[in-house]
Amino acid sequence: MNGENFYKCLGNETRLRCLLLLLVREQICVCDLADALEVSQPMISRHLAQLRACNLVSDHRQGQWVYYRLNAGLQSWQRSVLAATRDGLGAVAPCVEDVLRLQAIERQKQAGDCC
Amino acid sequence: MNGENFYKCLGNETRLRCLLLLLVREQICVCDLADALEVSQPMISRHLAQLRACNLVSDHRQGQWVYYRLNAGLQSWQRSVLAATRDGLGAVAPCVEDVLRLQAIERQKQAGDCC
DNA sequence: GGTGGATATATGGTTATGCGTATATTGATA
DNA sequence: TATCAATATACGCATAACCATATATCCACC
Repeated sequence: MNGENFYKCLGNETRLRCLLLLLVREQICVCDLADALEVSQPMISRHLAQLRACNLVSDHRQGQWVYYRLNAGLQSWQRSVLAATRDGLGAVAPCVEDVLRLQAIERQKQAGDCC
Repeated sequence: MNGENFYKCLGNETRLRCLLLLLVREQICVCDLADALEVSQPMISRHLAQLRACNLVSDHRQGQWVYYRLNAGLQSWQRSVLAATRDGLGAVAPCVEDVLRLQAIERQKQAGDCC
């Protein structure tokens, strides 16, 4: 993985927000990502495919859901870049809203489970 | 400056190599950058213009040469990203070659001065 | 095996990016 | 002011990126 492709991945708002969310949560399923970022299902899927092709994320199926997480094999300098980005952008829109929506989605799911 | 545009700038090999060279040298003039990266003058100029438009670099004229340097007002997280990139990529091609060519160019200039 | 929810991919059109070539601009100097 | 070296920009083209829509796949469950 060269730097150019790595940064091409980060150079799109949807993908960047996606990665920043994955810094906050161990793993997130596709539908939650789509809802949290407020983008369509095909759109998030396509961007996730690109992140996967560049080895930035890995996926695994669990029932009918596919969960994505940051690739465990990320190079350390790449992790540093993501961490620095979170430090710089994590506290501003739209990242804050993304996390809030994700939390709301998770709460909603938990509530659904017990009824 | 949002993250997306920042990373769009880094997502091009010429611009990325340019920035990494500017981490090594305080300032570099356009012709030295073009020679060190082995790209044409219009090409380096266009990419420098983009980096300038995104406030990643600043320029100042000195005689007939225009020198570029990293923008002193870069946000700290952006500097961290560049430093991490240098740590990760600085020791591999084409970055090593870029620095070697730059050093050769500088030597050549010095030699020219004294004759 | 059929159905439905979750996810992935294919298709087509629009916009953005990148590049080579030609040309313009700028400042130093004769 | 004519000229030259350094730099910037304009233009045309090829390709890549992005998106919306439609469709396919995959799996759980009946």
